[in-house]
Amino acid sequence: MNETDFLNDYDPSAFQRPSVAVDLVLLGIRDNRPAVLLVKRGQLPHAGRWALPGGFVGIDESLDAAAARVLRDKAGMAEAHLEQLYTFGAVARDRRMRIISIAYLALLTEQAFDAALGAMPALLPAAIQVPWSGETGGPVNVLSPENETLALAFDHADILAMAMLRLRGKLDYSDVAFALLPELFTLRQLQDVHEAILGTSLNKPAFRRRQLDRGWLKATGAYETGAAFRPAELYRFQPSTAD
Amino acid sequence: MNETDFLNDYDPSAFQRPSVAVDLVLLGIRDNRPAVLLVKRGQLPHAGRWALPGGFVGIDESLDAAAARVLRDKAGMAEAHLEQLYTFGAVARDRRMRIISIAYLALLTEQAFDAALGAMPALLPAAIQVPWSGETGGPVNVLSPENETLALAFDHADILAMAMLRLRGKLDYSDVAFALLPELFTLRQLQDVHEAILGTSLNKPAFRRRQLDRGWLKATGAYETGAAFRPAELYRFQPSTAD
DNA sequence: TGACATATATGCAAATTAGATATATGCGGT
DNA sequence: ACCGCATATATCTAATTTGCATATATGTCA
Repeated sequence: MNETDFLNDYDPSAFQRPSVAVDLVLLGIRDNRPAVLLVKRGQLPHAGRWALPGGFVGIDESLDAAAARVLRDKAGMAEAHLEQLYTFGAVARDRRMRIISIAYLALLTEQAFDAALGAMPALLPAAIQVPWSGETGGPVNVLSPENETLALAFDHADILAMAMLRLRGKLDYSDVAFALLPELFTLRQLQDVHEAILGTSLNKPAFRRRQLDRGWLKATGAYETGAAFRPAELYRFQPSTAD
Repeated sequence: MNETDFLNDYDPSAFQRPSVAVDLVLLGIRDNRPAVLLVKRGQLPHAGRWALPGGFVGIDESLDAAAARVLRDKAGMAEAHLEQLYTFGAVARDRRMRIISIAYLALLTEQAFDAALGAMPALLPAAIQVPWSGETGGPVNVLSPENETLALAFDHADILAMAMLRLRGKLDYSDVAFALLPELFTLRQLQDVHEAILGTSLNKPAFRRRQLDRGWLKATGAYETGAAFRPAELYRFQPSTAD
């Protein structure tokens, strides 16, 4: 078959088509650890296992729109930082039928994370433990609130592992950290988010300087309240130029 | 609908499914500039425009396997660095029907690039000109051998733009540059590849130090031949530990 | 044999980063 | 009112990295 006419000669309606779904990694920081929201599968396959919330992509719906819909319907959330992660398409990833899944990463503030839990009580907040350092990559562990290791359904452990890898990789050159923080935050909170994602502790003065020099932070002049010690100044994320 | 049973309650056969394809960005370096291999569309839509080679994903074929098959059939290539880039799923990206495309980035050595041209004469080698600096991102220009700007079919210009952005981003923390070089290469060749992708010139001693300190380069003791000046030592890429 | 073009090595200043230390500040207890 | 506490913020120095210039080495070709 000649390449030039490939798409035209090919009649896709004559072939079986796979189903296409989106799966969401709803990620937030709880108790200074990364955490993910899971749903429990009631039926086979993988009955009783925990899974990432997902849904099929409508024929007249873009991938981003499908992800936003799942975010709305499954987490009761109007808005969140949502970015495409990777597409998983192993033939046997779902035993029932061929399903290709476009994984999305949704970043939730602690407030949004808790709100989702309140709106959808079936969601389970699970802590993520990353056993590798730096950007080595590899499997991660998912822990229930009772600190038991959870086995995820399908290839969702792979999806979650890739989400953590991506998050670490993007952390210091992109604005993802701010998607995990409320509108006003202290430099300590920002550092806590970085440390939770990286799994390391960072040098405080160096971190402050780097962040302030970046030009993304705008001091508000307001200060946190309620602390039993000197209150820190509140900052706001302000994208540099045209973003 | 309860999330827990979503996948089970949902009968995908009752719904229209999109077609799923892979599109390949066959990328190499020619004359110290990034270049891509394109195919000409013969029929509507976008008749006469240049497109990325692609093909539909078989129902029993993984995404990676589909990409490898297209690489084989359309570029006559047994092997190349192949990595998933991004999935494009706008509803109207193909006017005939809903097609979701998983874009792959294939990195070719200059030798492999030329071999593909020889095996598949319909392929056009087009130079890529990146008008933005650093990792700003944005559209890129595609130039024919006669230096005319080419309009790509569908959203393939977006795919190519994302390929260049990804390549620049990965260049200095991953091993992608080596996928564009033959097995034995000089430090100057390595620097040329970096400069072609980044669109900037780099400081030579600093570049050498950084590359040698990384620990990925293994000196062979052999030297290039045929140059009218002092020959440079040939190096080999050697992944550090377990890769 | 010597000019040439490039590889390779070395040296130093500038910039960045890590780490330690000093000072500031609001709160709570006395 | 005052002092200790825990943390924020500022400052300083050493170590590391990077940029750039310069010196030396080496094969080809006239």
